[in-house]
Amino acid sequence: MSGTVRVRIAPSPTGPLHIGTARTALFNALYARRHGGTYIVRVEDTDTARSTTAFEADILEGLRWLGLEGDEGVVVGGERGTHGPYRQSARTTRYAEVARQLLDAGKAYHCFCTPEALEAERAAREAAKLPPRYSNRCRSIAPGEAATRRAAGEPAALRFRIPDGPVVIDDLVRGRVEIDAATLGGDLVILRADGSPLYHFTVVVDDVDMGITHVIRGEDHLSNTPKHILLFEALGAPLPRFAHLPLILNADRTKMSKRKSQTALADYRAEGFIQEALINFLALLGWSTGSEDEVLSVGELEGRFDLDHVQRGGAVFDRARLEWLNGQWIRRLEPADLAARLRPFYDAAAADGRLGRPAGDGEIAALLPLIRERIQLLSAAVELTDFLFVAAPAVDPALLVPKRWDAATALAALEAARPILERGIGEGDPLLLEAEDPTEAALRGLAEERGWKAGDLFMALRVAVTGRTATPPLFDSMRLLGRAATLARLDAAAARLRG
RNA sequence: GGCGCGUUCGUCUAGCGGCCUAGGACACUGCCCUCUCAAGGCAGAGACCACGGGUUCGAAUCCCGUACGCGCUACCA
Repeated sequence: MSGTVRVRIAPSPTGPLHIGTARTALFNALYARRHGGTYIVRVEDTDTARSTTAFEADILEGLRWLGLEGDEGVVVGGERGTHGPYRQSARTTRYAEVARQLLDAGKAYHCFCTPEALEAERAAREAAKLPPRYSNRCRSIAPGEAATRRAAGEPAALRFRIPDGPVVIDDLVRGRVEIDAATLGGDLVILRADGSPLYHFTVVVDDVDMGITHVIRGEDHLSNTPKHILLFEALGAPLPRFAHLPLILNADRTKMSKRKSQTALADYRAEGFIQEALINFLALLGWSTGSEDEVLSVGELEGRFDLDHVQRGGAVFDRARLEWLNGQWIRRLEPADLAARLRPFYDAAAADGRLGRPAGDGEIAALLPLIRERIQLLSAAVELTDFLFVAAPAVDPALLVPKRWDAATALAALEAARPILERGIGEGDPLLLEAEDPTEAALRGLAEERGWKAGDLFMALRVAVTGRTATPPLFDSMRLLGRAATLARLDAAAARLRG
């Protein structure tokens, strides 16, 4: 039996939670849960210029919303676990300590090259059509001399000595990948001249300290993995297993980017995508169960997840498919749950004026059955039912007259229907969904009597009452609206037809 | 430029030598249901499995090459 699985997701708070980060987090969490392991959230904020606490909060909050809060690591409001600190900005002394070990062991050295000198070197190589690569020229500076220059105050970065030879990655997704260390670009800077540590170094130190057993991340890191492997070896640490996931792609098949796609998780949430659908969708982006099942809960995903079925080619983010899944999951929610998730959308609409007044809890509960089957996004519920919460809907007179009719017919229809509705629609009637409806029957009788298509009559009434041609079922809508409002809208529409 | 990875319907994918004249899902089209819109049901169109060579009695599945695409190539992460 191998040791307990420990995996991690290491977001960098230089932007809001990215859909790709969420997917990587999910795969790590699924892997950990499947194997009874531990899933860790580590914040990689060594780039102090671009990292912000606001982004960190967005990321942690987003992960929590997805149900992907770490078992260990940084969580909303703090940290948990015994391998911390889990924020790289709090680990600088540790990095300095490990860097010192490398220096003392002769595996790292001070580099006095100035940024300008490095830039010139790079330009020269490019002009000569050679791949960019550091010359390793400071390797030859004797340790004593380096110490003297350092003591004199000359700034120096610390470079890790890249050994010669091939590096083999035994990837759980891609198999054996061999890369020659000579193509890695020369000795690697691990500490900037100001002493701050760089990414490739911190990841490895952290993965070692945190006992990471499996590194599951995007394919964009595959080319950098040899650097990490060499660092693990230099530190005398056991190698974790690596698994590189296919990239999530823009429609043009380039790596998904903010520029070409909607990448912020929070934006999807704000649109009314729900957590269950996002999880389901993301899990199936680059992985499959090997079966034909498509709608899967996180529990089912946990039970089935494995790295064997991870796809190797990149996967285009298909929003239409996400929307379909969202509709599937909305329909699977318990009514009370759906109502609670709808609440903020109605509140927001009331606040910004899209609705004339706030929606009551009872009202949302009542309209649930009308919209449940009709929305793919939570936000769409508001548009479908806004007629219930406005004083008077804006009615386009042209829509009031069904195609086969003229204005006079429409007016006659509204007038004839009025007494039937006045009798049939009460204030606060319960819905009649699926049941035998005497009001509907009466109106059908009226239509037959006058030689109208019932559908035309209903459409005229629909537009008069809601202002729209696509709405939830007409009679249930009118009952929810109530008798007074229904009749008032009928009268208003009739007045427009007369005028 | 160098190095690496990848390539099955528009998209997500099943497939791990014969069950494939390639299956499912989304999207699309039509029909049914129906007061509109949905949801649901049924049907259809859609992939010569990137291309070219091998290996094999037999290849989408194994090997080699080519093309194309993507990623990486910082004192960013």
